[in-house]
Amino acid sequence: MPKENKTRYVILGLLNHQPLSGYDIKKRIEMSITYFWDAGYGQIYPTLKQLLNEGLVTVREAENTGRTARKEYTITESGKKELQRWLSAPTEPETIRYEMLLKLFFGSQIKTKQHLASIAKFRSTSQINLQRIELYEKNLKKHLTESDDHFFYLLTVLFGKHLFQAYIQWADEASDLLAEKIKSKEREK
Amino acid sequence: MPKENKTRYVILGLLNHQPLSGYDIKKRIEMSITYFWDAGYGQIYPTLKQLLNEGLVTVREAENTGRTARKEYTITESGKKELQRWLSAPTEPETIRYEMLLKLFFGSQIKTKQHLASIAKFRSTSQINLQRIELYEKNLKKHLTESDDHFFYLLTVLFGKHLFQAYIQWADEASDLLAEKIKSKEREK
DNA sequence: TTGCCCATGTAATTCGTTACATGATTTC
DNA sequence: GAAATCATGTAACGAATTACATGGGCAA
Repeated sequence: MPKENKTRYVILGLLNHQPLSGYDIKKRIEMSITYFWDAGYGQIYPTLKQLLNEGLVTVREAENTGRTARKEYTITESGKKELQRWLSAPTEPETIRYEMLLKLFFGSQIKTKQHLASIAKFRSTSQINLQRIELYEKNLKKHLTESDDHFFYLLTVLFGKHLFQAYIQWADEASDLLAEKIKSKEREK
Repeated sequence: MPKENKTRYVILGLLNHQPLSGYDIKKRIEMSITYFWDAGYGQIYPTLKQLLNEGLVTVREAENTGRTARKEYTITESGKKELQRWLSAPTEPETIRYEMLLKLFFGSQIKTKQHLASIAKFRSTSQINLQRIELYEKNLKKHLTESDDHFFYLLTVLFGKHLFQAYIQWADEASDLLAEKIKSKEREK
């Protein structure tokens, strides 16, 4: 996955809104964009360091609470420019990998009931995600007029909604086909 | 992306069907599973070497044509076992990354028309993918009774169909919302 | 006093991409 | 004679995960 580090833009994008610490950034990601992007500390802290070296952000020690030293990062002008550049650049078509589909593709090697179980699991996690997304949607629609940010957030939430709905529809269709298959095999006996 | 090399299972899965060369494997991937998995030569050849070292596959020189030395790989018994093990192991929920959504999320920074253009592009590639998928579906349904493999292939194709349909639906919805937004801004003037 | 949350980081490892390198054969 | 296809690989690099390491404050 070389080519262009995208996590840096997640960080720049978040900092563009307000100064944050590495820890905050992680929390923000978990809160709002985790279903289409994520990043661990092992990536956030080194990336912040790198952004610092490039002059795209600045740090200051902030000891709001009596806790451990807290470093707050602020985006610079050239950081804003870099963010802008990325936002305006064309996005390549995404290549997506689904391990589950891979297993299905080679699926004739294992028991049909195993597939049914794993599809059921897939459906149930999709359902949970969908419910969470729909909650986001409801809340966002209330605050839609407050700022443009909410509007764009809503667009990504709608994407998630369509995506998880599609997952669930597929899971139902695939389950039906597999169940039919089992039945027709039993009839053969 | 460490943890567990999944490309090895793609290779094992393909070899489980018939012996192939590295070049063949690439072609097979491009033909059938490219929309949910891909791999370049830079990964296929080293992985084959690794599988060989682990005794999961064997090679033989095959000079069917008068061309360059062609190496044909065959899966071994322990290779089959390893494939089986992976197939039966539970699949973790996939984390998927969409750069496009990231850009939308931070989207208030750039012109709305730019977003409209990139969504239109997204829609059009999705449309092309969907058409290709529907062609696969049609062909597969003709040969469905021939072997179990076709049935499982169909399940993955149906997934792709639902996925790309969802992409298109979202693109339409998002475009409408953006267009409305532009209009309401113009009214403000 | 146990455990959770706040808070920062490093090191090892490995997956995956890109570019490079080579060369024969077939097709137009 | 040029271009496409068949065919195999390596090297460099970078992104991302995982595990490890440390430590204070607060609440039950």
